[in-house]
Amino acid sequence: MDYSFTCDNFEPDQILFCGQAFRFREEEGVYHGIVGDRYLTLTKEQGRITIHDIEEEDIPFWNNYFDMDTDYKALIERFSADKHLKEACKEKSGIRILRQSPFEALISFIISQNNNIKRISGIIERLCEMYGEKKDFGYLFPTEERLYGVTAEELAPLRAGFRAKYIADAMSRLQSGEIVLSDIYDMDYERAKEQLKKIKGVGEKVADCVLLFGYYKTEALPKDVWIKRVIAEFYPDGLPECIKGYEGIAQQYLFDYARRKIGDGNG
DNA sequence: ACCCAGGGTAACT
DNA sequence: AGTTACCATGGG
Repeated sequence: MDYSFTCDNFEPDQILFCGQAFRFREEEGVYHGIVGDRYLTLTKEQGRITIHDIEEEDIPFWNNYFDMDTDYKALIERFSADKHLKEACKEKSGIRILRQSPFEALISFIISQNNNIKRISGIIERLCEMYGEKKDFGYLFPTEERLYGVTAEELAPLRAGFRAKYIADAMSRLQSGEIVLSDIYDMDYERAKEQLKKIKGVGEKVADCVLLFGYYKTEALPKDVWIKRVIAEFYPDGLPECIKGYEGIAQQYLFDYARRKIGDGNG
C-alpha cells in the first residue's frame, strides 16, 4: 500500500539533506533511503506526502521516525519570539528531527567530524557494504554485534582517515559493556553525555548529535562552527529563553540561517 | 599548491 | 581553564 498524508511542516529536502542523516538520495523528485531494515520511497506532490509500498503495520514506525507526534508549527511559534529564529524558521519551515537509531547515529557522527556531508555519506555507504546485511534494495546499516572487535586496520578500506581508530574504540567499549546504548535512553542529558564522551573521538559536538538524533534529547545543542558563529554574532549574551528544552531543534533552523547570514557567500 | 569540511585529542601555556 | 598543531581524505 501507499501511505499518504498532508503536513504543513514537512519538506523532504530539508529533512533528509540537512546533515542529520546520511543515507538518503533523491532521484527525479523521488526520495530513497534505508532506515533500519526498511526501504523508504517517499514523494511529495501538490503538498501531499506519500510513503510508497509499505505494509499497514509499518505506519507507526514511519510516524515515529518522522516525529509526526511533535507539533512543529507550535514550536515555530514559540521560537518566533526571537527575531533571528523567526526568520530562520520562515526559511526552513519544513525541517523535522528524525528519530534515528542510537548506534547508527553514534557511528555516523563519529565519521562526521571535520568532514563534509558528501564524503561522510561515501564512508558510511562503504561501511554498510562491508558489514551490513545485504537486501535486494541495498545494504542495511551494520548491527552493533557485527562490528564488535573491529580494528582500525580492518576499516582502512572505508578511507575514513583518523576516524577509523575512533570507531574501533567505540566498538571496544560497547562490546565490553562499559557503555550500553540502550541504557542511555533513561539517563538525563548530563549523564548520557558523560557516557558517550568516554569514547575516543566523541567530544561535545558529536555527543550532542548522538543525543539529539539518536535519543531525541531535544535539549542537546550540537555546537558546530556555524552555531558558534551565530552565538558570537547574534547571541553574545546567551541563547533566547524561548528555545529552552528544544535547543537542538532550534539549532536545526539556525544552521542554515547562519550560513546565509554569516557565510562568505559561496556556501 | 592551498584551503576547508556541521571536531577531537594531546600537548602545550 | 584556555589555546594550538595535528589528525586522513577528497573536492573546490
